[in-house]
Amino acid sequence: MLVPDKYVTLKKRWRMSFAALENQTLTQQSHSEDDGFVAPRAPVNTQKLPSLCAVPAESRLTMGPLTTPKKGREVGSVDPWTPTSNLKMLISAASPEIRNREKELCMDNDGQEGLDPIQDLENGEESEKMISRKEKSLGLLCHKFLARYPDYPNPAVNNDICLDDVATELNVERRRIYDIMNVLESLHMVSRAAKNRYMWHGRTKLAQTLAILKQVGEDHRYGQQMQQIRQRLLDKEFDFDGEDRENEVMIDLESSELGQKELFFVELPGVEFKAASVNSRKDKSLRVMSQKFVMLFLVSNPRVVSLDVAAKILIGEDQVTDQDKNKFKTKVRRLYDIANVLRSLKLIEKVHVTEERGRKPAFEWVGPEEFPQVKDSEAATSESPSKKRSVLESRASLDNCAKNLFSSPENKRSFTRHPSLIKLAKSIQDDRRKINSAPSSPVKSVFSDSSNTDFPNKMAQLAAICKIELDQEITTEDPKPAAAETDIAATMLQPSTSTAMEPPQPPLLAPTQEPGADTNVHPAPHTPLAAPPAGSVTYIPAQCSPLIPVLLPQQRGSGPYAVYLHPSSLRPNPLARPQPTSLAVRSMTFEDKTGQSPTGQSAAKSQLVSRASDVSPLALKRLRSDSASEGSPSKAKRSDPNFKDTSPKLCEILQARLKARRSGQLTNRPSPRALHLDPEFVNTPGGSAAASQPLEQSLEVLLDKEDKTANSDKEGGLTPIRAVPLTPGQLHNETLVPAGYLIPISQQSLIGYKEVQASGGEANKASTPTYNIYQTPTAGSRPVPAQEITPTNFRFHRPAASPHATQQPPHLHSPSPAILNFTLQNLGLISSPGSAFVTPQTPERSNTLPSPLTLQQRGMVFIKPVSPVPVQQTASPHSVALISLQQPLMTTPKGTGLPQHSFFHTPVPLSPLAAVVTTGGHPAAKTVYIPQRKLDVTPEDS
DNA sequence: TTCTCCCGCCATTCA
DNA sequence: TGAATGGCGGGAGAA
Repeated sequence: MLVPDKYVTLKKRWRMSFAALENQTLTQQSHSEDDGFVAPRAPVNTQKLPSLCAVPAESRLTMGPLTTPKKGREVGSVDPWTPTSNLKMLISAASPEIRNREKELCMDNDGQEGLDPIQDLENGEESEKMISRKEKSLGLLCHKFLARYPDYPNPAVNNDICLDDVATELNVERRRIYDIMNVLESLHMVSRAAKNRYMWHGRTKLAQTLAILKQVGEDHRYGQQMQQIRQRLLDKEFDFDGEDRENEVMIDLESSELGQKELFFVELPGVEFKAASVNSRKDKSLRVMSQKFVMLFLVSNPRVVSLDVAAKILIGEDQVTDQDKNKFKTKVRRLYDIANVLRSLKLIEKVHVTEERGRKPAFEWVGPEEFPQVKDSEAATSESPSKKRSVLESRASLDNCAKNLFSSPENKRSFTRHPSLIKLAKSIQDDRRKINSAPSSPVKSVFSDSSNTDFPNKMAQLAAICKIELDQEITTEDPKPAAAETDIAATMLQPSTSTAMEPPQPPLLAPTQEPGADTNVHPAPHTPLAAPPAGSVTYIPAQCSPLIPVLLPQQRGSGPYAVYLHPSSLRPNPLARPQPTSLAVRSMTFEDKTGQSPTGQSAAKSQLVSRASDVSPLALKRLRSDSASEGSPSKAKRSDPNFKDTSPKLCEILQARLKARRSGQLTNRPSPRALHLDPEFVNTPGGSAAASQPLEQSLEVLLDKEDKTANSDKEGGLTPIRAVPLTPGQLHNETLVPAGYLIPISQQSLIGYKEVQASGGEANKASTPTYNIYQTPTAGSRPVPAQEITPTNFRFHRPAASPHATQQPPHLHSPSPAILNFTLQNLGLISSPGSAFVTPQTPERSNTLPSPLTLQQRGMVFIKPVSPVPVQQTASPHSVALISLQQPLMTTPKGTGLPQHSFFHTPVPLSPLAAVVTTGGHPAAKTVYIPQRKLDVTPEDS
């Protein structure tokens, strides 16, 4: 048999050889078929035919030029000969759009050729060639596809889409249609009705979907992740080999973590996949990727996302190995596919981010900046089943369970969670818990069969508690009881992770997004998002560690959505290192290194071994010392119940920072924040996960503040993480926790924490909360979008931050903290409930965040101020300030003084990175690495 | 050379 | 078992 490749090549050759014939026939057919189009073309074709026939001669004549120039029309001359080109011609003839394009292209390319039939022929040929590829592009296909359906279809009308018909009409392979459908599906513009059939929803659900995606993205702290990745990339660029390796490792860890978390698909009630196959199908990857990709835009302030960053985030698991590289390439390919469709939807535009190292392909969000408040809708979910509800599905058992639980009945239509379902889910969870009591099961999810084992009692207790509290809250608070219930159910379902979400507090939502930070987030939109989720509950993947499953209260607006963690995402093994996000890791490592308080490192190492423990020990130490020493806000925060809520990671981080600060090693850790991703945490997560993040952020912020105060110089900010010399080992160890993410805390770690905390009273509290942290951050307590995190945001916020902080804290707290505390207390994890979350988060941020000016001075460079930002910002005065600042910043790469860091992170939200990177005034030491990156975003022309 | 991304093989899942 | 899906990566066009 022929080898595939060979086979293909043979096919091509064959095509080529018979191209002429085909062309002729095709052209004829096309004429007959497409009169309208054909008519115009007909002549051309006819002419072409001759030309084609003649081609040989011509080709011979022109061959040289034709071949060489291939690209342009010239090529067309060449192509004509090829069968494929002819086919293309025909196809193009079939579609007016294509023709137009071709014509345009021809016209543009060569006025010459555009002239007459002959020219047309040439043009056509050229265009064909030119077009050939372009015409076949997914973007164009999607364009054509979209042209077939109204943006807002009449529900009453039959909006079925037959793939076969579409494929036939568009003259494309079904395979291509699948690609398009998958992306559209991810946006809920279509839903699979049955085999070969989809339902067209158009943009009717787009806003909701985007709102939910944004929320989910925030919850998942994609903003932070992006920042981290950017930083890493930067670091790598600058770092020496050894460092690079370390970074890579870091990245890997992070990515893995991210990936784990990432795996999920957000469904809307009405859009759920009906086809079991689809649901069950492991793939969905394209859909999931698409959603994630969109999330990245929605979460980042400068709504620009570079492919590499997106790819890395999407490749959670990847590691730097060669395989990873391959994966990366593959992901990039997919991203192009997705991007093409999104471009056709006019949601994004291609741009280039100019960095020191050159241009990087990126995409800028040009879609709606503001979204309907999902919250309402969510509430509606309770109200109307149809309302959105996002369900995260994990491929693993979780998915199945989820599906079964939620989707099975009506899923497709609406997942509205019925109490019955919730109960069912609860009961199931309980059963599983019992069954799973075995420790083996990794966190995964309640759903996941075995995974739950770790959680057993605690989980159950937590779940129960959460439920109760949630129920109460819901009953009292939420207008959207259903959502709450669903959330609860979800939480229940997921033993480990789920934490009860309190109904989003409207105020929270609005505030959630930090003014500045949220540049991305539009207050209005955000609010909806943030707030909406009254009941939304996010399941945190227990994966991390068997730790504690936490229910994340997601306030974010969009209605409650269930997130199904993929088993994969979840750490199968508790043993496996926690999936600390890279952020956490770095921060940890940095601290260690930098601040590395002596103890820290060693301890960290040891801790490393024990995932959770890793962080915890350090944290504990720090906490101890800190708690004792610091009465500083950080402590207070810690003491804060909220703080408790914050995940142990946060505590750890905070502690580490505190230690670092204290140690004065600020220098060491150039900027803990940077390391910690503080900005990110603060910013990004806040936005999305607001609640959880906020806590962490706040804590971090406090620490940062302290650090700043202490180190005012270095930190100044945000020395880039790089600055801090990290030892690989440390990093790994610290992988601890990604800041906002769910950090599965190993019980051990917890214990350690507890102990530590015990020593350091407050600290302990904080530590225990670690899990809680998750919740808070993501969900929402603070809606603050990741963007917020962005340096810019911080900056901006800071000034205003305090206010926000005030606002936010409540938000954050409001939702889950109490529950968390309660649960924690019950569990014994938390010493006292009293400690409040660090309301200060915002304040912290404010503190931490350098003033915008400072940032500018630092030379932060922002990518183009994206329109969105302004809008978002509009919401809060802060935001406004941010805007103004940002843009300037963006324009100026500035850095005034600092080496800039341009965080080309472009994609990333403004500046969190920048902030970090910007060493502020302290470019000094560590910052050195940071090359200034220009964030120039050049609109792509395409 | 790198960026894009089309193409279609082939594994998986469904009916 | 065949059809439906869609992951995946080679490789070619475009820049």
